[in-house]
Amino acid sequence: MQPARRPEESLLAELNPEQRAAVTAPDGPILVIAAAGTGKTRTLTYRVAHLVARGVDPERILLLTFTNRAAREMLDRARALVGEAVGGVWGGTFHHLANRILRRYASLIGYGCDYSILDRDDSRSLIRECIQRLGIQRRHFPKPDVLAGLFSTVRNRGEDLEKAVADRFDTRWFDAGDIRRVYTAYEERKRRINAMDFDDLIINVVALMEEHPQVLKRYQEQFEHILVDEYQDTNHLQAAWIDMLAAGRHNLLVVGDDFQSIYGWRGAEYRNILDFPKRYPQARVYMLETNYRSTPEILEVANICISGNPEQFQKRLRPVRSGDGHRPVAAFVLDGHHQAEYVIDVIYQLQGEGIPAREIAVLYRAHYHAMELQLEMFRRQIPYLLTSGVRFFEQMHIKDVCTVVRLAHNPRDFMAFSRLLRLLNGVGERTAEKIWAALGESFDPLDDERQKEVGRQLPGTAQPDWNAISSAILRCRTKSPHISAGDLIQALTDTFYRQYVLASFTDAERRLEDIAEVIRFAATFPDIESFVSQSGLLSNLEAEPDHPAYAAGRDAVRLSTIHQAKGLEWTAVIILWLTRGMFPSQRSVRAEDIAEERRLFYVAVTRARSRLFLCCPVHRRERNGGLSRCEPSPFLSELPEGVVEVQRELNRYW
DNA sequence: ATAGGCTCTGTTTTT
DNA sequence: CAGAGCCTAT
Repeated sequence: MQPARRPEESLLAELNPEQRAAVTAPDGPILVIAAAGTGKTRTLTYRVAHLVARGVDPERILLLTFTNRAAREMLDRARALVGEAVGGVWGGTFHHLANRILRRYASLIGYGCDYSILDRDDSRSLIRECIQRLGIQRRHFPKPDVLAGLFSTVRNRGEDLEKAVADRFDTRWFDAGDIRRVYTAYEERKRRINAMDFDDLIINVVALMEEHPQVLKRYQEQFEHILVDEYQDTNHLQAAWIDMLAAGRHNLLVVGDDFQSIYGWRGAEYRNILDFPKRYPQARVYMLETNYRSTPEILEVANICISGNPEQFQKRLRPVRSGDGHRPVAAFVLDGHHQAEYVIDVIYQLQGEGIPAREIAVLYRAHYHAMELQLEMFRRQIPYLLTSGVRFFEQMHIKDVCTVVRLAHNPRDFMAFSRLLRLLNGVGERTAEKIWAALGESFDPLDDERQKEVGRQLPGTAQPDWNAISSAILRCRTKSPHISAGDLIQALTDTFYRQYVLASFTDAERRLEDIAEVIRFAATFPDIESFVSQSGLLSNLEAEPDHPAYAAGRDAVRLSTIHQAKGLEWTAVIILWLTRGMFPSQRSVRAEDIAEERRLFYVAVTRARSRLFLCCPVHRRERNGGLSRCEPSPFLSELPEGVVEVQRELNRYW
C-alpha cells in the first residue's frame, strides 16, 4: 500500500519553527547548523520532500551523505512523505557518486571504465611492491601503511609531500627523496593496473571535471538542487567538488554541526562549515538547537564538555524533554575485566527496568577497548551486535574468492591476479609476477587460451588445482549468457577454495559461511560491475538492512566505536575506558587533537536518550601482565560536582 | 632463487 | 590475529 501524497501544509505542521524555516528556505545557498538530536535528518528529509512537492524533478536533486545508511534512511523517510517519486532522487556517498560518474567517463582521464577499487590492504601491498621494485633498503624506511596514510593525508589536504615528510619523519635514517619516488611509482602503478584507491575516486572525478568542462556542465545542469549531509566532515577536495557542481545556480543546502566534526584525522576540515558564510555571502544560516532526544541531565554533560572548545558556532542544546530523575552515572571500576562485569550488570539492570537489549549501546574510542567485554558477553551468552573493525570485504578469505570476479571485470587487476595465483601450491610473489609479465600484464579468467597459458607457466605443484579451477570457471561462461559474480565465486570455492580453507584455518566453518554469504549477496546484483563497485565501497555487510545479522541485531545490545555510532541513538548508552590515554587517546597531543577527542566524547554522550553510564577503570593491564594506574579522563574530571552520580564500584572488591 | 614455515610484535578512528 | 622478518628446505 503506497502512502498517499500529502499536502504541503500537513508536512510542514510536523516541524518546529526552526526546522520549518530551513525546510521552506528559498533557493540559493543555505547553511543549517543542526546540533545533535535537533532533527537534522528530519529537516533534510522534509526539504527533499518539500522540493519534490514543489514540483522539482526528483532526478535533479542530489543528496550527498557519508554513509550508505544515511542516504537510504533519508530517502526512505522522504518516500513515506511524498511517495514513490522520491525514487528518482540521486542519494548516496561522495565515493558512490564519484564512482558512478567515473564509470562513465574514466577513459577521458586515461583510465579504463572497468577500473578496480583498491581497499586499504591493496594500496598497502602495492606500496610495498613499489618500495621493493625501487630497491629501497627497508630497515629504517617508513612502513607501507605509514606511507599509505601519509599519501592520503597529503592528497586530501593538498599539502606538499616534501614538507609533510620533513614534519613527520626523522630523515637522518633514510633518503627523504625515496618517499617521493615511492609516491610517483605508486601513482604510475595504479594507472598501469587500472585501479583507483578511495582517494583517487574523489581526486579523479575533480580532475575529470576540471579538464573536461562539458562533463562538469552536464552534471551542473542535471543537479538543480544539491543537499549535503554532515558537511563538517567534508575535506578540502570534497568541498571544492561540491562548489564546482553547485556553481551557477548555487542551490546548495549544507547541513552539519561543527561540534560533531570527528574526522579531522582523515582530512575533514570543519573550517568548511565555519567558512561557508564567507564563501557564500548570500547564504542564509539556520540554527537548530532544540533537542528532542535526550534528558536535560544528559544534555548538561554534553554542553559542559563542549563549551570550552575553541572556534565554533556557539550554541547550546535546549532540552524539550523533562528530567526523569536519572543523572548520568560515572562509574569507577577496577580494571578492564571488572568494567566488563560492571557493564553486564548495568545491562541486566536496564533490561529489568524494561529497556530492551536493542535500546542499549556500548560505545568506545577504539575497537580493542571492547575486547574484554566481548569475551565476557560471549561467555555468558548475551546476544550482542558488533560493528566489527575488520570490514567484511576486507577479510582474507573474502578477498581471496573475489579475485576471479575482479579479474573478470578488470583483466589488468594485478592485485587480484597475484592474490589468486599465490593461493596455489608452489606459487609465491615472484612466480606470480613472472607469469603476469609473460601474459603482457593482463589476464581474462574467462578466456581458455589465456588460462592454458597460465597453466603452462605454473610449476607442476600448482597445475592440478589450476586445471580444476579454470575448467570450473569456463563452465560458468557456458552456463548463462552473462556471467554472474556468484557463479564465479561458487566455482572457485567448489573446485579449490573449500579444501584450501579447511586445510588453512581453524575457523574454517565460519569462513565458509561468510563465503556462502558473499554468494547470496552477489546474487542481488544485476551484473559484475555493480557487484565490484558495491563491494569495494561498502563498509560492512551487517549494517545492510537485508542482512540477517541486521534483523538478529534488532534484539541485541550494540557494541560500536563512537565513529560508527554517529547519527544513531539509543535509550541507554554506556561509554568505556574514560581514562587519560585511552579516551582521549594517547596519540592526541596537540590542542586541536584534544579538541577533536572532546567532540568525539560529545558525539558519544548525545547518542543517549535517557540513561548514560561513563566507565573509568582505575587500573590497566599492561602487556607484560603488570598493572598500571589510570588517571580519569579530563572529560570526566572536568564535570562539576553533582552533574553526574559517582559510583565507586571498587569498594565491592576491597 | 623462491616458497613456505616459524616466531615475534604491535593495535584509533573509515569511505 | 595477521603482517613482517628470519630461516630452512626445495
